[in-house]
Amino acid sequence: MDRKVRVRFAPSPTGPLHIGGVRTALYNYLFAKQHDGDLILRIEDTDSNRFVPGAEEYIQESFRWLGIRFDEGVGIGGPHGPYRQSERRDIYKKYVRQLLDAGKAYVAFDTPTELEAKRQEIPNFQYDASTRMQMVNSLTLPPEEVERRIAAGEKYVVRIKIEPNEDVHVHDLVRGEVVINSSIVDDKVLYKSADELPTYHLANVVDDYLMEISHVIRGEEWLPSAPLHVLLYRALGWEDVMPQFAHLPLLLKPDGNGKLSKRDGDRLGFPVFPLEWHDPKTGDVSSGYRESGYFPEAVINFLALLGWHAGSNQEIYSLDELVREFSLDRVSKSGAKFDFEKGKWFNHQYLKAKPDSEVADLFQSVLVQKGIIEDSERVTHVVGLVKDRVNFVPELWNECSFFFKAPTEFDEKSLKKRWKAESPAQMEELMQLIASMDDFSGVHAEPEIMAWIERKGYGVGIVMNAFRICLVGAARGPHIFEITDFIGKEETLNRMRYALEHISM
RNA sequence: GGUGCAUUCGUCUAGUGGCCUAGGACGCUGGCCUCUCACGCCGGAAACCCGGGUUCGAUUCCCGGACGCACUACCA
Repeated sequence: MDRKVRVRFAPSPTGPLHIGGVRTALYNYLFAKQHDGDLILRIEDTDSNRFVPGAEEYIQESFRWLGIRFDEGVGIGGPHGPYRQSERRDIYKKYVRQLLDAGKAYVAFDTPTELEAKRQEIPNFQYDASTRMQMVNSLTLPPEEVERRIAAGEKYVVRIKIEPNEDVHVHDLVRGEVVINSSIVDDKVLYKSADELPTYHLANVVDDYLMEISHVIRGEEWLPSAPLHVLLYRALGWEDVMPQFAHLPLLLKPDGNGKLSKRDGDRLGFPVFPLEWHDPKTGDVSSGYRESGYFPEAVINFLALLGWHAGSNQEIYSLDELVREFSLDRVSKSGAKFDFEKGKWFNHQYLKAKPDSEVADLFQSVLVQKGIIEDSERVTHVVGLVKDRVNFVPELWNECSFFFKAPTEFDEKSLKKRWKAESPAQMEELMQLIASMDDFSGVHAEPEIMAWIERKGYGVGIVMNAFRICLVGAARGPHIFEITDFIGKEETLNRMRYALEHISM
């Protein structure tokens, strides 16, 4: 069947967008773009009890940050709206009516308490062909009684009537053929009169049909209900335009097993959300990738490879490359544990690849916080010297603070290892030499100082390390003449003087 | 409990019956580079869940088991 590829990402606004959801959206995006198709953003808010204010805005901002663009949906518009399920009540009612009239569904009056009691009483109770004739519904009640109860305003639900003992085939693009016997699927609730809203299953099928969705790409947690959805398409007479299914493997916790959850992030100290989230009810703050210093490209790259692999040895992919290379049949079938360390490595790769000036612009805000004012050319130069050593922009400060700020303390370990008995005298001598120099630029100072060391017969390592400790405060950092060149003669002498006064042997 | 899905180094994975002495990456680790610390480069340790089949030959195919996960709501 040749039809336009149309896929959707359909989150429920019950909180911040989970990183697993981001991956699902990403795969949908890649698949859509690869086939010149459309990606639709639909908000599944059919559970009025679980609505969380701000969640919808959060979702949209997350995708904006990540660079995943939708073609249609909430916040964008399009010809198949509204895209918020709570605004589609009347549409669903029509199909509930159709199902009822065709005898594919029925009205049930059993209250939640009664059902709970039933489940207590019967070990593996399931509302299905084997039990429905013992329940309170339009199959067991006379029609007038059903009418009377509805007219009286009694709360009811509409359940699908599943015909037992039939093998339902779900063709899954990542798993192949999955067969489930209809006897184990229960008469799921499709609609509740209490809020006049359908449940997920009905809303989902109706919307996918009406929005002309060609492929349903979603998490593996939906696999068990896929047969129900197939049966629903059949009951509504839409089987010929039923979308193809692809159930994605789950993202698992880094330690132990189980689905990755918000708590894992808090517990293990890494973000599980794209953006920082402030819970409006509890006031809790959960960290986000953006605020932790991640580049959106790195997050995308990292996520893409968690459950998908092109088969080559390539690991760094731009979004465009992913669009070209992605394919559902190379999605793995088993869950992937979330490896935060690898995520850092991806960010490192992107940071290294970025132009120094771009990283410097980002780093400027950190400098401002530290009270440092420097022009961008000088900052760019320093960034170029140290950016290979960190994973995140904010970490840059630890690697280059001494370019901007003189050390006030001296690292003990470095002192113990690199500050020798002769160091104070050598530094005094070096100060005199430096003071006498007219041209202190790196290119000039370096050969002159090296020549002096040789002339005196001093150890290069001994002099240079002591010099480094004076300037940096520790035995680390880039080439020493890059530092002297940057801070200049006066500052170099000041730091040496300070060091000689404060380092006690 | 029931149903379904899965199972290669610690982790992400390559592998579709002989090319596997099982490849790559993260992490860990040894060395080189070097005034230091990093980066980088070169090396190392590290895996086919178990038992039956099928086959001349199974990591790869089939069956069983084990372990894991998901689902089992008037939630999505």
